[in-house]
Amino acid sequence: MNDATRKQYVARASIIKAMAHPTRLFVIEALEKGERCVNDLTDMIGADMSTVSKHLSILKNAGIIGDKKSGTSVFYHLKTPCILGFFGCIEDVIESNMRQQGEVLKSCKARR
Amino acid sequence: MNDATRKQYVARASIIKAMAHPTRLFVIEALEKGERCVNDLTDMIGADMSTVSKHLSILKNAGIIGDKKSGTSVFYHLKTPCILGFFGCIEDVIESNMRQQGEVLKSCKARR
DNA sequence: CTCATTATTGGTAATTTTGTCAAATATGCA
DNA sequence: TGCATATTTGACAAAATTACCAATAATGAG
Repeated sequence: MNDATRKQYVARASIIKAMAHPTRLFVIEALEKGERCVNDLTDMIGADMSTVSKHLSILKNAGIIGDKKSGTSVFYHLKTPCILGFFGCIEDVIESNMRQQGEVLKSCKARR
Repeated sequence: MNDATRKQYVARASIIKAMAHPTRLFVIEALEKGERCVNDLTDMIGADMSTVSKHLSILKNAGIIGDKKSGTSVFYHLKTPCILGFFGCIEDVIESNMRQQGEVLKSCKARR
């Protein structure tokens, strides 16, 4: 793998890494319905506000969400909704994994 | 966020986390064209074989790839090609980020 | 101005991830 | 059987991630 190619994979990975956390996935889905301020998201998530704020800054830094200040609040919104199309595939993977686990379980039972 | 919901986000995140590494993204794309053994992938990537093997086991564990033994070799293949559809969106994010950086740069120049 | 509200940042400890080396395993061949 | 090849695993150090608390901005209301 040459250097330019590797750089491109690093760039891609950094964006995917920004999504790779339960809280941040939740935020992405929550913003699908419209913009939200940090306070609202914090209530929904049920964690320390500083924690949520840091998650938001990771998503913002990756270019997945954007923000807009209004009064003392900061409203975040989804910048690239195509991200959402990905969730369907993730669900497929989860489903396939569960199906496979089910088969393993069945063959264990059959062996008795 | 209730417990069941949180669990689902954890499950999703664990799969995305498995993708969140340059080497593992490379593997996913490499397997798009067909199955590959560890040796081949190691050559393509240019890292220690033990490192590549561990990356493969992470992807396999997440249910993204599967393996098949043949002689002394182990061939890996993509289990869920829908993953690939995601890369387009990632590229969009990268492009949008670069465009934005370009604008910032331009406005800096204009200010002089 | 002072206070309450909203949000971000710095410090820190616990946990996780990553890469490499060495050792262990498995397979096919002479 | 003994050996070479292919792969995985364990140990371990370095680096990154994460969550919380406390401290620091920034804004609007009284």
